[in-house]
Amino acid sequence: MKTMMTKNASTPRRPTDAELEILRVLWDLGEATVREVQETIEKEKRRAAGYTTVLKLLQIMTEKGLVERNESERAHVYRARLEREETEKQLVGDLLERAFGGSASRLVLQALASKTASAEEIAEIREFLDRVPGEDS
Amino acid sequence: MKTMMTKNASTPRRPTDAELEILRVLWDLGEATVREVQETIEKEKRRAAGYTTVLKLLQIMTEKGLVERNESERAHVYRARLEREETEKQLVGDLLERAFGGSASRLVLQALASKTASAEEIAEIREFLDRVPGEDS
DNA sequence: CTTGAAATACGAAAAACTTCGTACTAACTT
DNA sequence: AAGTTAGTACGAAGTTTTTCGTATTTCAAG
Repeated sequence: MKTMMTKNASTPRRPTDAELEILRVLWDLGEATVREVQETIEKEKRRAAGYTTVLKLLQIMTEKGLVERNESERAHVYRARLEREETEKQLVGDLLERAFGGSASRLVLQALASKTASAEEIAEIREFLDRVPGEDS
Repeated sequence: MKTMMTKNASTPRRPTDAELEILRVLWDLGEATVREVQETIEKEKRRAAGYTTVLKLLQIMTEKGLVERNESERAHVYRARLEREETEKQLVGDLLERAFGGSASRLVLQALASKTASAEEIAEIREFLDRVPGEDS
């Protein structure tokens, strides 16, 4: 019998757009039912999202291990299984490789250019830079 | 007769993974034939890419206007029509919205965390920060 | 001219992602 | 108990993206 490899086990593919949208909501709310997720997305209206569509996505995401659910109540309650930070780091790292050939500074510069950062944001970044190890020195 | 909207004209969807891979190569090489693109990708081996697959992608990308081609030689020569910088900015902006809720600083911090930036890179970023307008002040 | 190597063109299958309708189920309400 | 409402399950269709096979074309030797 051949060992069956679940999609899951091998490479943890990066979450798809729809999945990320849902993860964002879950990270914000902490935990939520399908309806809460769906209504939140509607409200923020960056994307249409029918109820059963969100439901189905959450079911798929459960299988993939992206979220976990508590079935003790009638309306299941979902919660992200991935840390927000972890996922963000993964996404940035991925983009870094795919588009920037690994040059973090180029990515950072584009990030700052793509949206005028507020003064506070810039201050935050400066602070962080001072704290950063910096490889060799 | 209904006005037919080409996919193209409306929203310039972000390039797909495969398209980005090809664009990267073209940005690096300046211009290249199908074979050159294909061999380069093979060599860097981040992805399998059969010859006709690359060819087809380049044909599609030509239709979409992502690349242009010079047919004066037997082996057509392709060149990216998008500026690297422009595309990078778009990709970062997109990620910023989709994953970071628009917070540039969070994205930058993750970028710096996801890969230890070199001292030079950090210096570069500092310099840039000093030069940045900074919204209100 | 014929042949062979190296291209392009293109249809279409395969895979990945998204959306939704319909069936079913559990829990209230009257 | 029957009806109504709010859920979940899940198949399947719709889309987009990726991959590849096969047909055709072009060019340069022989």
